Amino acid sequence: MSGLFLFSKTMETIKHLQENVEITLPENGLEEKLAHTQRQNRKLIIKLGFDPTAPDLHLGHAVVLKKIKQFQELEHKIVIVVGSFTAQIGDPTGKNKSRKPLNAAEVQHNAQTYINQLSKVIDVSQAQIVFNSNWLDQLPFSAIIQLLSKVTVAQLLQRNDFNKRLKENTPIAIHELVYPILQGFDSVQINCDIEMGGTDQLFNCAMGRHLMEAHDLSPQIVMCMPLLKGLDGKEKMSKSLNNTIGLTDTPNDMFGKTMSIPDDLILEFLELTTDFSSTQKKEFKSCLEKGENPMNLKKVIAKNIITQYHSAEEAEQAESFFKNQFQSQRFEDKSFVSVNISSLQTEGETLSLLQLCHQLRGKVTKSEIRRLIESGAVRINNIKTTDPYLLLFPTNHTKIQIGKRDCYELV
RNA sequence: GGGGGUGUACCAGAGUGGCCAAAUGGGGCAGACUGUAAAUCUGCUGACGUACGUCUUCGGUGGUUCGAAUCCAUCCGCCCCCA
Repeated sequence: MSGLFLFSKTMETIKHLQENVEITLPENGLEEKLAHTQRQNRKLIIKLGFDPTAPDLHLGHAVVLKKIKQFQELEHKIVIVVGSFTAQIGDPTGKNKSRKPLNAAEVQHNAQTYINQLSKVIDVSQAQIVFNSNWLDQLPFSAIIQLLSKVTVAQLLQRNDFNKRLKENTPIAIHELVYPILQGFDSVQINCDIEMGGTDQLFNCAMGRHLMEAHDLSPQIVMCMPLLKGLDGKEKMSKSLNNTIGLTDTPNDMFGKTMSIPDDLILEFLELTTDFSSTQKKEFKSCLEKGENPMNLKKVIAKNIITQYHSAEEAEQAESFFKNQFQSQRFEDKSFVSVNISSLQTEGETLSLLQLCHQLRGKVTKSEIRRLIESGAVRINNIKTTDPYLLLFPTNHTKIQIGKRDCYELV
């Protein structure tokens, strides 16, 4: 009786852990690993690797992290591998131009910011953090050759990315080919049970399996989470595509960005970025099918996201800010950033609209500002003004709106 | 080692002596319409200058020329073929 109960409990756990996972390699691997480690009376060791190159985490990363968190809640052990070695070589993925290699201090610094951000989702204090330069730096060339001998060119060319580039005659540097092998070698060093990543990591993770077997270790399970699409609804969320919601974005930004996703993306966001229960998710879905305005579900999602990374209170505030700033037609509802008149550089008493906007916006060229004004993006006290050279006497309570977002009030 | 090709703005891709700050498409920005959605329409998309204009830009450098993305020399990157 109790055996049956335990069994169904285990099945439930597995189902929960498999939720939203796009690829598991091998398919029933998780079940077997769990049974295996239970027999050994130990917890799973789960590897999560990252390169400390661009230290800004976004909701796309969080998809994997949230899954890691589920494992952590069951007290499995997380090992975070900082690719300190690989980062110093440079990131080989895609067509990124040769990134300048990072020095040790930069790697350290990036790793730290990364880890700080990880702690927004997972419990870093319960995770083990290791740097792969610890072992890769030590590797004598003979050992490297030996490692390389375990992988064939044909195996490497199976990777879509390489295959495609080969066909298209775009260059592939040798170190790029070696990269997956190094990543796989990390798994050998850690002897992990599972490696976790986005589906774009499938090949590299599979390489880990291969190399572990070649080193007489039990190969890791590979679990790949789907890649979250970015705000454009087309490409994957990625900092270089400038379509991300960052984990450290302000509540207002998170809200606005979420509202701007295309409707097609709502279900994906509901599934991958929120922490609603699956029952709640189903309810929301059926509301949508019944003809609920998608906008409302977006608001729910936005608030849920903000609650996760900030607080419920700030989520509410962000919503009312959004309503006033963007949904309300009334100029007075918008919130204006106060700008001290004395901080403005004037020519005598006056300055042109161009100069004023340039000073308010900052870090933008004057040509850009001129275009904005001429294209009708600027309002003074709610009056659209398209003459960049309109002379202004800056006076108290003058309100300037530039584009949809930026509103200023002179004080 | 030999032969051929190629390198243009965020990306793709025209341009092969002046009319080129460089066609076209994508992307991006702004406006109209909206739900900061989609679709659609319009404008903009090197910098500085209120026009006329000036300056920087077509892999790097140096030349020819009144004038060069365009011609020449040289160097660099990449690709292909042969060895």
